[in-house]
Amino acid sequence: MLAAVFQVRELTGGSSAGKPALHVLLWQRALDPQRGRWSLPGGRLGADEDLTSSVRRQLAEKVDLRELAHLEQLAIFSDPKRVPGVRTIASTFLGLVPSPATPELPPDTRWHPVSDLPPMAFDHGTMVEHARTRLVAKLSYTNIGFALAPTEFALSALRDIYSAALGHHVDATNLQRVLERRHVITRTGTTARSGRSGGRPAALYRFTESRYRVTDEFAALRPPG
Amino acid sequence: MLAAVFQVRELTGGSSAGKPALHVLLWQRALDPQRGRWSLPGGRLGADEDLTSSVRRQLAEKVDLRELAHLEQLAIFSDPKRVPGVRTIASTFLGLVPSPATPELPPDTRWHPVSDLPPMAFDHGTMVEHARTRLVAKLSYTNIGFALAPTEFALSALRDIYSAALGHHVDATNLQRVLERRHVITRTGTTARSGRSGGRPAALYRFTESRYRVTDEFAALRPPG
DNA sequence: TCAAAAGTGTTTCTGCTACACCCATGA
DNA sequence: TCATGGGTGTAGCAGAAACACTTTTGA
Repeated sequence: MLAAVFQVRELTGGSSAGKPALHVLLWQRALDPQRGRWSLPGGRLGADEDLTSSVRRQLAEKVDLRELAHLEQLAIFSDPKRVPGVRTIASTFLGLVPSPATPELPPDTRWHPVSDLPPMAFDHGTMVEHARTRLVAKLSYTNIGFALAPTEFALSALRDIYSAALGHHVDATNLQRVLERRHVITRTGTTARSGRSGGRPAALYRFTESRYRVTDEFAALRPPG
Repeated sequence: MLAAVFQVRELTGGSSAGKPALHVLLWQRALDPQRGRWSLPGGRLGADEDLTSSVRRQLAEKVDLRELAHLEQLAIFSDPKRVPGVRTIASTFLGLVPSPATPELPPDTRWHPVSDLPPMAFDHGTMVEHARTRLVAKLSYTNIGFALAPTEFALSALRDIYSAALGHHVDATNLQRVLERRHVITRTGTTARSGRSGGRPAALYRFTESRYRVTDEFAALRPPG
């Protein structure tokens, strides 16, 4: 069992000027085979648990991650030769961590931007791609954004999160109308302070429901052009 | 490993007057537990095969089915108590058989209309629902129809297939335009004979490609109303 | 010449994008 | 009063559904 855990966060490396980007949690292999390459976190299924409970347990124990707001099954990778040695089947998962939470991580694990992955172990690069594709699709037709966003947020902040996850520009104006029409987000009534450089204060929103739900089977958030 | 294999076929039971309906291939349990209930066909993974090859092999060996035009992974069912006795994890699949093919079946297996399932063993009823949901979704945004249709067909026949699989009325006129715009179907140039009761002969079409492909990420075949 | 089935033309609806314009705040 | 960022109004587009109308056949 392997999990691709995503979070939208500021790009690491000092200048926090840039927009936030989608990151994935990876763990660096200390031993051969493929020492030094980066892997998805995971582990083995216990005798008395189902798959999702097991993944939650692995992530809590091994990388001390407890803030998962969403977890779902992806594909099974079953090629007999996918890893050397004894035959291993990998069942993969998509996990999402809300934006402001910054869990403590062990020293050998790190958040990597999905647009710039390090050398990946085995078929884990493909797995990250699969997970990202699934996330992009579900942002369109479900309320899954709740699992990436803070509990309260300005629309521009939500726009940045969607934009990072989808990988293309998103118009805050239209995002608001799309999500309000489907009753996915609700105004809290309060407003944020305006920043140091002035500007109108932003109305705050929250997700109406923080349970995964298909909101519009046929909806689409299309890329510009 | 368990497979929900679908085919669009005439309703069994004499009067073939009715429209065709979506059927699923089931196998009746001869032994306890749950003797007499109906199961999805399947079996165990061999040491040197990946999951899809294994499912193909199982279906060929156990129910003599070789006409699968499409096969894909669905979810894993891993509840420790899903079946009594030793803990078993089920990996489920969606299989599709083209319409005119009518494979010979062993006596204990039978096609059942998905709208009227017999008493199902364990969690197999849920699995059929999952598979059907997946099929409905993919008919909208992929060319997966090729796996349910004959190689050549009139549009009204294709309409009946889509209608049976989607579970709602489909307009042949609009289906044509939707599928032609995406270059999913192509005119062969030939026409069918008109039926005994007259009527204009229908132009024949075929699927442009008989390999699974996402044709329009954001497409939708909506139910009427 | 009529019924049946196929195919075409056209209207309407809806969801979404794009973008111009107005509003509220800090310095 | 001006720059900055938030919010509203509105035009336009594209995919799809609905449906009236025309075409081609058998009896």
